[in-house]
Amino acid sequence: MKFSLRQLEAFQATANSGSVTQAAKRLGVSQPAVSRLLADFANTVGFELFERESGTLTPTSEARYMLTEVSRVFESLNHLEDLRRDLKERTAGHLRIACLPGFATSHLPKVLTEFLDQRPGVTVTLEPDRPERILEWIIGQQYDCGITDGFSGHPATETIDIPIKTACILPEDHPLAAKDVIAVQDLRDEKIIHSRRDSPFHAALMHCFDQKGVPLNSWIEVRQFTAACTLVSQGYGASIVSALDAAQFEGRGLVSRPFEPDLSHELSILRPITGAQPLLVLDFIETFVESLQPFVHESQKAIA
Amino acid sequence: MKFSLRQLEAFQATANSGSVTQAAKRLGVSQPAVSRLLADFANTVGFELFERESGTLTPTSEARYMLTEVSRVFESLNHLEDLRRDLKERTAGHLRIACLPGFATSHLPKVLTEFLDQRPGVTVTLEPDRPERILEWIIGQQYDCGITDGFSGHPATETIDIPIKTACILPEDHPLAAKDVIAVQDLRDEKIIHSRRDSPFHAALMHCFDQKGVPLNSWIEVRQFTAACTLVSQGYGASIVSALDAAQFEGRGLVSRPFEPDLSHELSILRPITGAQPLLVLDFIETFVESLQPFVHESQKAIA
DNA sequence: GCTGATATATAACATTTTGTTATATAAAGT
DNA sequence: ACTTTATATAACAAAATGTTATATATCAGC
Repeated sequence: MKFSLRQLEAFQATANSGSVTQAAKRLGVSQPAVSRLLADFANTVGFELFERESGTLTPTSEARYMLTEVSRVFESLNHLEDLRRDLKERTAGHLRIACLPGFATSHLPKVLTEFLDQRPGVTVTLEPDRPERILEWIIGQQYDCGITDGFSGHPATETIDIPIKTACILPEDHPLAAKDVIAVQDLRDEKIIHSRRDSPFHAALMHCFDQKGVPLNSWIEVRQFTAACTLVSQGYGASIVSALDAAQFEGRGLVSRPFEPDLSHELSILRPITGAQPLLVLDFIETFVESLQPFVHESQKAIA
Repeated sequence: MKFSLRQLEAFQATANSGSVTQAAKRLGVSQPAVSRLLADFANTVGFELFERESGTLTPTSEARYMLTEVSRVFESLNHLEDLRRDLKERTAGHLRIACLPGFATSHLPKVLTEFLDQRPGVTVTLEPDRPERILEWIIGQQYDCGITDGFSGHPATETIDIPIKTACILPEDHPLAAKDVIAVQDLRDEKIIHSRRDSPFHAALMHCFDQKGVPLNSWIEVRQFTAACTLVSQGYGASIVSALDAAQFEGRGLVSRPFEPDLSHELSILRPITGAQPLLVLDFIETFVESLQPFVHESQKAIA
């Protein structure tokens, strides 16, 4: 026959208080209840637990040995309960995030530090890489959450698309910096730094220029908006980039102005489709989306 | 609401086997029993524990965290059970023995090593000292068991008296060594090494000599039989000592012969009077008494 | 899509554990 | 001796845990 937790509780409480009656009070039950738990426990362990000594109950030497081990049991149970609470409150766990390199260095760290500040038990793996790899990792469930762009959907992923405002960035000392809004026509004679020709965003940009009959004076093709920002901040050319990236470089050698027409850049947050989502991941995504609010293209907001 | 051990068992078994049905088999109960335990557990912890994934049940990331802690709980329970068994089988615990110096060096170590060999978890404190101190320590319950002699009883101690045979010891090359039995008369011209004049044993010895009208040729008074043995083994005098001590020195420069009349020396095993005796102590005393059998004065054996 | 096999959940009820109150017993203080 | 206090026991109520029977969902193969 195996002993029960309740018996251990009664045993410990009685040993610590030196009396069955006190133990009953401490456990919030009646005295006979404890009395019987102790009797049952003594039966299952096979030797006497207490000796009566002028009023007080003293544990036998055997019982004293058991007591230290019993408290170890309760300690581990308390640890388990603490962990359960932390997991429920989402203050414990591990988060694996894959993202575009641009995010890993600028916006994401800010969001993460605040997120982790409130979750002392949470740890994070942050892996910056190319969009194709990010998708692979999400599908393979190596990561809980992916942040990418120009993403067209995949059946094994749950996606949230967020249209981010775009901005025209110019070197600080550029004459156009005087204008409040930069239109396509303003850029007729500028050398343009732009993203890859096969990217959806570049296609949209081309379309704008075409519509106004303005030739796009292509100068440098970059893979990432951050690269464009760096180039412009060095004083070379102009570019139309995500407002998110532009904000990171504001005041570091470039100025950012609204772009006309009101283009948007699709940011995608991916997660693997699995039955039960780690609650922590949903929590993080919520926080992250929240952090993007200042940059969201309001008129195109399509997602709840 | 608190979770129960049973719920933890069901949780662990299900996670490890990947199926409720398997878990039920492992726990030796019906499948619906496990089903409900899991449901209850999920309710109390407050989040999902498993996700169904093409046939097999996989623990959620939260559940995976809990699992390591859960096994820690069961580990501590197993430790407790092991300890309980060891205590019950008397293979764990601590034994505090106070004894006369003579025992600490000769007979007792032999008994103890055998005793401890069979009890891997048992540790011993062995403290040799004077009889008065031994009694104090037993009364004060600093020690579980005392081995002394010339003891006349004390209300706070439980005592076992054992009459030990005595022997006459002589230097190896002594003429009397030729005899099989040494009688009082044989010692008329010998220099006698004997115990303290105020000891009960010395009184008994004097009585023997008086009865036969033989003068006791007192030469050296020693506190302990072992001291007498050492002196005799160096070739000086003769002595009547406990057969126990004589046996330790046999073949080390002295010979031991039965003494006539058939004197006995009272050995006492003391333990504090407390409600419940550590079972290990009773065990040890039994072993110790057993080890004394070859030296017990049969005709005076009074104790069960 | 249908069908049988398999796994899990639910319902209804039996058993065991744990609680209760009432009361007997034993020890301690006056 | 008498009261107080602590503990044990008995009889029974509530809760936890088990059972069997059965409904429901999922998957493999047709």
